[in-house]
Amino acid sequence: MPYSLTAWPRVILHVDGDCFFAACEIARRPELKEKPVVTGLERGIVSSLSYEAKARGVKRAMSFQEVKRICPDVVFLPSDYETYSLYSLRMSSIIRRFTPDVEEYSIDECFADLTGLQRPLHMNYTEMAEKIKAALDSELGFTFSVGLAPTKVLAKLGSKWQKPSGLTVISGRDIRPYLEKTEIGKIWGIGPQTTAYLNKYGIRTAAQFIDKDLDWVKVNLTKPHQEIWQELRGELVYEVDAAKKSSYGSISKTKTFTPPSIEKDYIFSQLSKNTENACIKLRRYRLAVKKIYIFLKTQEFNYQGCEIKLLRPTDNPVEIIRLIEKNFSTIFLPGKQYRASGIVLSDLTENVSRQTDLFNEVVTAEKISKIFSGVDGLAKRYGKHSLFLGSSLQAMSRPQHRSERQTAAERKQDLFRGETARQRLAIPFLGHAV
DNA sequence: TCTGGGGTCCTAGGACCC
DNA sequence: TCTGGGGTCCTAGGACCC
Repeated sequence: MPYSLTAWPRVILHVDGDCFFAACEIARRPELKEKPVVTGLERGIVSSLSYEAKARGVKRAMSFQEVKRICPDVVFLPSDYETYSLYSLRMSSIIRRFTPDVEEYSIDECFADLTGLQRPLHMNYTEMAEKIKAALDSELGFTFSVGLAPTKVLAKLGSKWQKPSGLTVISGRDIRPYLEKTEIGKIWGIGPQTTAYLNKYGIRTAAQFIDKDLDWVKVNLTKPHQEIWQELRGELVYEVDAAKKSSYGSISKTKTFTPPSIEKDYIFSQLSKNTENACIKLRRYRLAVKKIYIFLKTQEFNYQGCEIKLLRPTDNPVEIIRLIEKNFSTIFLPGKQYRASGIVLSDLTENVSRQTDLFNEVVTAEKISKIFSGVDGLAKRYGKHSLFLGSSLQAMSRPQHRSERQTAAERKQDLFRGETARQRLAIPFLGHAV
């Protein structure tokens, strides 16, 4: 097999915050320490849980009622992504003290490439990992699990090895014993489908997988699996990507409504709300969309959707909602129970809507875009849902189920202590009954 | 995990072109 | 109009991740 002489073994670090959301909540409110803390109240479902909650039998995706029943003293909190993002930022900046080569993989995970840093940092790789972990644990006030290995896939296996607060080093010559003890489905990138497929060939552990030869892998699997196969054998394929993710390939918003509905107007207004929310994000990143996909999800978990192409990019929800209105009846089946609606914006381009206009249309578009920068400003001051389109009115005013109402109240209390309730305003847009 | 929400990447197959 | 070969672009849908 050909290999390059310059392919020195690499040293990749993976850091994973333990019970990240719950841990952030406890870190900022020490009185919650050692209590069973759970986040996800806004959905009424467990999203993240402290080890105390885990010890009491609470599990992910468990319902609010169920948790209350088995663990009456639970502290059930709504998710507060803004706070978690701040902790996430602190996490990556601590790791950056050691190397600029840090990839923020998700809100609670980072990769770093430590290759070649022994001399400049005057320590060996294990010491680096220990130092990084110690800094994270002490400065953020909760624990992190760390893996150190020649590739990303192996480093990820390492950080999962001993949770919580573990540090696992998988060096090149130690790979095999780890893989023998690892079910193939536990490997990053190997999901249920591939697991079932590999099981048919008698492959149950990761070690059995890497024992297959390259030809077999090429013939029977696809590119991502071949890459994972290489990474498991200690050959680096996935570089640490330190470039900050600045843009999106797509933006989507979907929401399950409780209870489900068969009402056309109501379902349309949900889609309108999805669109508004997606456009808020679009404008925040100064993007414009050229292709949208809308879909409805039935009570039986079937999807009906359609794609709509725009003649020119836009970031304006009114324009999009008008198009959706035209297409809505092609996806809506009367009498069907729907449980969710959603929108996906793709074909995103940078929004450079500053051109001098030749057509009336463009002028109108600019006017509208000015209005929406005003809307975004108001939203900043008064809360995200203080203003919305008339077409979203039904979706905004219909009461959601209990836990969600509580959430809204609690969140308000949390964020704007002592302030009065916000005024809500629907904009009957341009007099058009969208 | 009787099922929430937001993403990315890859592949196969069709359309179209030379 | 048929046959043969090769390339690119696009789309739908699958699979996976956090």
